[in-house]
Amino acid sequence: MDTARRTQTYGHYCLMAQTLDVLGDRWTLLVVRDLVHGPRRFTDLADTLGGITPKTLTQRLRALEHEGIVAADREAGRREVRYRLTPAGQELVPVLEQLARWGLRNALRPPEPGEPTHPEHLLWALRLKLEDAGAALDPVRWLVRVAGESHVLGFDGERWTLTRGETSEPDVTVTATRTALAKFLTGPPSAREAEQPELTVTGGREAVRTMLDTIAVFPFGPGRAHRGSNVGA
Amino acid sequence: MDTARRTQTYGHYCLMAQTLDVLGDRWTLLVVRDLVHGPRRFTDLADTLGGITPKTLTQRLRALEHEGIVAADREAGRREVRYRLTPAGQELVPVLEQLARWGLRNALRPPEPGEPTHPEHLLWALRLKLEDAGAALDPVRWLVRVAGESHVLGFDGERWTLTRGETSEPDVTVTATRTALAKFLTGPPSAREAEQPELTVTGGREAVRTMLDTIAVFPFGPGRAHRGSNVGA
DNA sequence: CTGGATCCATGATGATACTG
DNA sequence: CAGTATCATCATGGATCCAG
Repeated sequence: MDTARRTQTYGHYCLMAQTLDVLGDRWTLLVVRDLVHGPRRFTDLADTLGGITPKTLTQRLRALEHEGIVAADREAGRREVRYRLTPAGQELVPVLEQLARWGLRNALRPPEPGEPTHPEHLLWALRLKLEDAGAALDPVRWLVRVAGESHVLGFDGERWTLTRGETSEPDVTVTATRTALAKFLTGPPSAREAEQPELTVTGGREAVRTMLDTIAVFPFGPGRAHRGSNVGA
Repeated sequence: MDTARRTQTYGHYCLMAQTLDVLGDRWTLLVVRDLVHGPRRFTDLADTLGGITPKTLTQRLRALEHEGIVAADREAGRREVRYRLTPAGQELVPVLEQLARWGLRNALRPPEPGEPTHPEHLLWALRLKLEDAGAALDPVRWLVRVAGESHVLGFDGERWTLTRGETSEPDVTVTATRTALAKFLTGPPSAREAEQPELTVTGGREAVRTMLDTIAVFPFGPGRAHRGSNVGA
């Protein structure tokens, strides 16, 4: 059974249609998105993708492999399969960012009560918003520890970066449960001043103040203007 | 019947998932794409979208209206309905361009024998490629007349633009059938030198030479490097 | 336990015809 | 022209099962 084939094509000779033939299937861009931060195993993906069924995930991964967007590292003797982005896959990052940028301004809504979240997704959105808002300050590193993972959100003097893992001597450390972090980041910025039950913030008073002020633009604060189109209407 | 509702949502609190909840359904971005060049009627859209069924097109348009991306102008006493992009819809242009830019380098394939094309789609891709390739020269206006429509592809000294309609005193005028234009633009640049059966190019020898040299980057010529991501891997 | 495959249910889309 | 109605098909969701 040719499980590596895409399901449908638009069948037009049209750049956008061809692009969406490759990227437009349900779940496809979310799979890419979760591979942006580094290699992932099948079950890791199934976890952060939430409701995807194994069948669909298999199908998307095979299609993405076939398109040269994803590569699977199958080490002999090991049952783990690590999926990662190829260079062509990495080139999708600006596409995801442009989509997310539009979404920040036009599609973002508050979370439903029991709606599942994943720290990595929240922090990725936060990073983009900081970038988009033109937030600039002295270089900083903020360490976020949650659900057994840790992430570092940092500014290097020019750009904001998000990396998995630890860092020595972070300016601020946030330790929280998933739920608490979600509440913290998706709630109104003013509520972040108060003590949170399952969330602790450590670091110098000055550094904490800076962080809270800086992330106050998330999620609904002002961004910078964007270059318009030059296609006539 | 709530035809304005989206069909499914990912049900995650995740920026990308929410964005794709709005934009990710099949046909949705192609509808937006065909509205980028200006208002269109239902049947115009059905035409350039090729295989879409009226039911699906209605559903997409209702959903896009509901999301504030498309507005419908229904003038009293007139049966025509003109769909156009709202400001939020216009903001999707950079998204489409980023997708197409990726597609130019990673998803573009030669046309299948009888695969339908539409001049506007070809010219849109050509414009993007010229922009992407950094093609620069003195300001020009190239008029393309095909299938009862006309389009002007121009360079204003800084950016490339594509507009519908005529222009006075174009530097070059290309008149062709749909098929001939598709063959001309999707074939190898070298083949554009020869006489084409159903395609005529008029204009000064110098100006024609410049056009042919400039569009030689389409579709597979070199582009400029793109800014990388700053998300750690 | 990971990395799937299989079976069935459902809902989205495709094809075609028809109407205010 | 701008859809609606009806039926067919196929992709996806949901659950379970299985091999290494």
